[in-house]
Amino acid sequence: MPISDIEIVTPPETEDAPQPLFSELGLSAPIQQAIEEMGYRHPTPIQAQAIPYILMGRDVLGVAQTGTGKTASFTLPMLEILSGSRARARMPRSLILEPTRELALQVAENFVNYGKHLKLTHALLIGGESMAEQKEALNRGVDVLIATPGRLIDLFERGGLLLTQTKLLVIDEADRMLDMGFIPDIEKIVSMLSPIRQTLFFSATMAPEIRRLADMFLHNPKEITVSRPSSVASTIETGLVIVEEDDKRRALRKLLRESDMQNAIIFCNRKRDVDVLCKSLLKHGFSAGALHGDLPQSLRFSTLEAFKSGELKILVCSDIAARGIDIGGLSHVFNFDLPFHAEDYVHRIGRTGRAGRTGHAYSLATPYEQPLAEAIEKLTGKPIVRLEVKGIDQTEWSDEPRPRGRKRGGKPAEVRTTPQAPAPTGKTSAPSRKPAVESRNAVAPTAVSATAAPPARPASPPRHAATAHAREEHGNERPQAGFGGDIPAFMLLPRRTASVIPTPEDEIRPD
DNA sequence: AAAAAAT
Repeated sequence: MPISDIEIVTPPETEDAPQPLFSELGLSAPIQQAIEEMGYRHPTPIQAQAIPYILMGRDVLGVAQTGTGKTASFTLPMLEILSGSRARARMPRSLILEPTRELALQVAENFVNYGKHLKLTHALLIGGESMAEQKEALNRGVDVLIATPGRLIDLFERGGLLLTQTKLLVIDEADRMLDMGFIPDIEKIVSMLSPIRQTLFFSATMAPEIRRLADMFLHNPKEITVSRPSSVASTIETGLVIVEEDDKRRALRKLLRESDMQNAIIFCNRKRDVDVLCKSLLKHGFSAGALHGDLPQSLRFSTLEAFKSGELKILVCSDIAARGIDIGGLSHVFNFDLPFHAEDYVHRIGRTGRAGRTGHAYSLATPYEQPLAEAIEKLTGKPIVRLEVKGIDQTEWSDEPRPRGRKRGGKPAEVRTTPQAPAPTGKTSAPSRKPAVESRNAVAPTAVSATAAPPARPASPPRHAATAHAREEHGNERPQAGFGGDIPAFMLLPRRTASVIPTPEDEIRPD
């Protein structure tokens, strides 16, 4: 039996305060029963704090990110509030706005799960899917409308729905909506609603611009903060490999093979690179699927499901999945590229190291990306441990500008032709099974070395009270997750003796 | 500089 089947029990909370129970939050029997059937007894902090205020009819400003139980903190009391009466045709009683289709689907799932003993209806209004079905659902009358802004406005302008009876509004992931330029849409949508309503507003951060929006949309809100805006969980082990662009895929494969990866998300900065990397991994025999916004909706959904169910071990994706999407139990997160924004690093690697388990977050960087790495270290206040992967040429940070010429994802400087004879139809690209050179020899612990980068400068003073509070509460002074006693498997492998011959697969380029 | 979202 694999070791991973041993259940790791999270150490009990050391605080003296008794854990609250769902039964104390004022939710009715059918909802409590559904919660129980889902296997939950204790609400998370944001649920325990927000639910009573939402049930009182108060506006709520929640500063929280994924993994905190944020979604249920509004779906549960909404079910309670809505369970009293029935919906009328084309007049949804509540509206939830989400920045991405995946998140909208996730919230809808939540409603199905917790509302299974209630007779409430919902409709999902997202792009990329048949509008006819969505219109039909609206005509039958819905209690909960879950939407991405574009499709909602489109349907509204076609006269498919009225929002005058919508008395409960949820704006989820407001900071992301801002990043994505959705705020004018949101303002437009809010102006279509009755000013007499209850509004719940959630954001992972509380930047001044978000605060301004909250002031605009909310009336005397109860503010609840449970996030850790820029901290890296102490259960995440991080590492950084500096390689040239052309060595990235090889370095990644080595990391994938030699770490004890169970399931992993690999983030790329560009959609095109998601496709290329995914194809390359498949050619090398990995179980991988791609997810980004240019793929058809049906594929996006089925890939995500296949990954959640464990059918796919690796999900290669753009930042579409960096925030919000709640996929539990990931052993590894890889950054094939360092993210452009340091905050995205925190969001990305926050997919691992959940529930007290050790997670692994390894990043690849080219020599010219020192500024990105420094921005991340400055934001998190922690150095990222440097990893060296043997058998792959590695360099130091370079002061030179990135060499001009071929830009990844761009057009090659010169037309490349495949030197191999054209493959006849049929399977010629079976994954090349390389001899397991590594496992032949005795273990040499220094094959891969880790060196801590010089400590980052102290983090700049927090910009606002919420950040300061969260830092104080959760602390930057937590012990650094290092490698003591828990050295990743790939670090213990001996130096590869055979010279590494690049495989043809390494040369694949987008057509 | 890139990703997301309406067709």
